[in-house]
Amino acid sequence: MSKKFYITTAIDYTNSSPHLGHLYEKICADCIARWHRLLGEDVFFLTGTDEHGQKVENAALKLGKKTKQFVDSIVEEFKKLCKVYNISNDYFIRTTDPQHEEFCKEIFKKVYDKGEIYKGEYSGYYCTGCERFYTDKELINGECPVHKRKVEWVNEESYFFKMSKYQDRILKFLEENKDFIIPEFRRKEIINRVKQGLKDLSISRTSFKWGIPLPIDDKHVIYVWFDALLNYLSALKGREKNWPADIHVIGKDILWFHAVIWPSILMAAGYELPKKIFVHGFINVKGEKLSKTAGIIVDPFILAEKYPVDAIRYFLLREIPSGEDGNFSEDDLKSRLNNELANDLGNLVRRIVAMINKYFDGVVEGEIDEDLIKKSDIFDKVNKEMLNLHLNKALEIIWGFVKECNVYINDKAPWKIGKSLGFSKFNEKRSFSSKEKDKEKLASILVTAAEALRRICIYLEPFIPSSVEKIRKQFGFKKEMFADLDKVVKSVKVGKAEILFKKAE
RNA sequence: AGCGGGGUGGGGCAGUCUGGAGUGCCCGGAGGGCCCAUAACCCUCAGGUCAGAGGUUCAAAUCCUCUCCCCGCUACCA
Repeated sequence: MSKKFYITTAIDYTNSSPHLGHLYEKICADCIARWHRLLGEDVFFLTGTDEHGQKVENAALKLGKKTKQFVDSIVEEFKKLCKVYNISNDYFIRTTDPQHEEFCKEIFKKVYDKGEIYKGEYSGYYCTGCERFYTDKELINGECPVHKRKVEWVNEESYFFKMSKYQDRILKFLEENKDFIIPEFRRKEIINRVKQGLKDLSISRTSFKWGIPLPIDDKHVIYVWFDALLNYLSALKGREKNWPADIHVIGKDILWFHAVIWPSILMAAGYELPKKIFVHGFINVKGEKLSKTAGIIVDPFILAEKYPVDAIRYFLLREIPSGEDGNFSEDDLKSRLNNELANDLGNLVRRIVAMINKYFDGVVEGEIDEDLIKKSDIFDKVNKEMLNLHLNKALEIIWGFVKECNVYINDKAPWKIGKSLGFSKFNEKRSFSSKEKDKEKLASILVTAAEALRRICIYLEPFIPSSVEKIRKQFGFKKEMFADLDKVVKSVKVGKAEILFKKAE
């Protein structure tokens, strides 16, 4: 039985439509998931939506919609996002699924029965404009920093989770598991913060209704994060063997919840902890943070109409250093599309297909030239980068081989041999035997190039799946896995040469 | 303020943990080659006191100290 691999993205909050950041996270997770499938692992890839909480209720209210109706429409957008961008998630969880709600109640009850939850009072400075609490440190002259008005001291009945109790265990876990959080510097940040002490966590709300009622007190709903984090478990109904998660892919803004709160809950509920948290950065546009108020938005759906989906996937995976913030601009996207996808890869495919058609009527058989093929032996290097979640580096190594293929063709200059075989007016007087020899040589070059491409397809599938599909179609290659890398295909039949990537203007 | 990240040829980034010739990637500039191919492909060259200062060392972009400049985060809204 093959090794299981459970990967999740964060579930998206349904108070507004998907943006580039949501997309980036899904593409990263998808690429990793696909890579592990090619390794032959039994992958379960989860994504979904986080639908409760006051913000959602408010967003719906603003549009005059019923909350459920509102989230349903947003959820459709997130599902569409996955579809449009070829995200290979195996399941899509919604926190409004009855199954999830039941599970949350169960866990809440379980933790409550263990004595890890108590009723108390949450008090703090509340700004009615922001509808949130502030700590006294955040206040400026006792006023809300956003609305510049007086805040109220409010007491609210609330249930608390004894998170402070887990401080030492969390700290120990973080210190012992050096690769629990990738990149490493994020782990240090969290450790520093945990050392400053954990407070108990308020995990219920009474000020609004849009949430899961507490199983022990229906005046309260469960705090959204307690609810949301449990999706990673509730989604495994009927396939519990997948736990623990191998990787949670999240953004840097919600690391605290995943690295501290989530493990505490799991400890309290008696579950194993996830193995790894992969924290990606944010995408900036012209150095500015994506922001609706500042009008800096990139709509993934509009983007997908303007550029090939694979170009966008490729760009994000290649351009943005894994784990760090990155920049997005259409100019850079075009540049990668035109230079790397169209010129390096697309043109490589096309020149090979065109020559096989021209010189061999589309069907060629020959000996493999080790000069090139031994350079395709990059699996260990690339796999290491992938397992360390350096997706951009993995892609860079693969691209190095793509370029080697172009160099190979240039060096071998098959067209020169082609001419000697009667594809031009020159060299007509060559003998039959030397012609045969040339033909073998030409065949060998082209078969070798095709074989190299077959391997490139395997490597690139997690990054640009539908383009790989197109290449395979032209060469008649089947879908393959890493185990197929080393087999040697000495004959190939190609179809018509087609443009793989059209350039963008 | 505390914590963290960053300052590397014209632009964008790796490289720094585990010192070893300024090495690498993408774009841009100059020149050449090729003509199979999406005016694509290949080769060569120009260009950097690796933010600044001091220190450790046979040797520092890399380790240590200080300074300057950018940018994040500081938890119960998600």
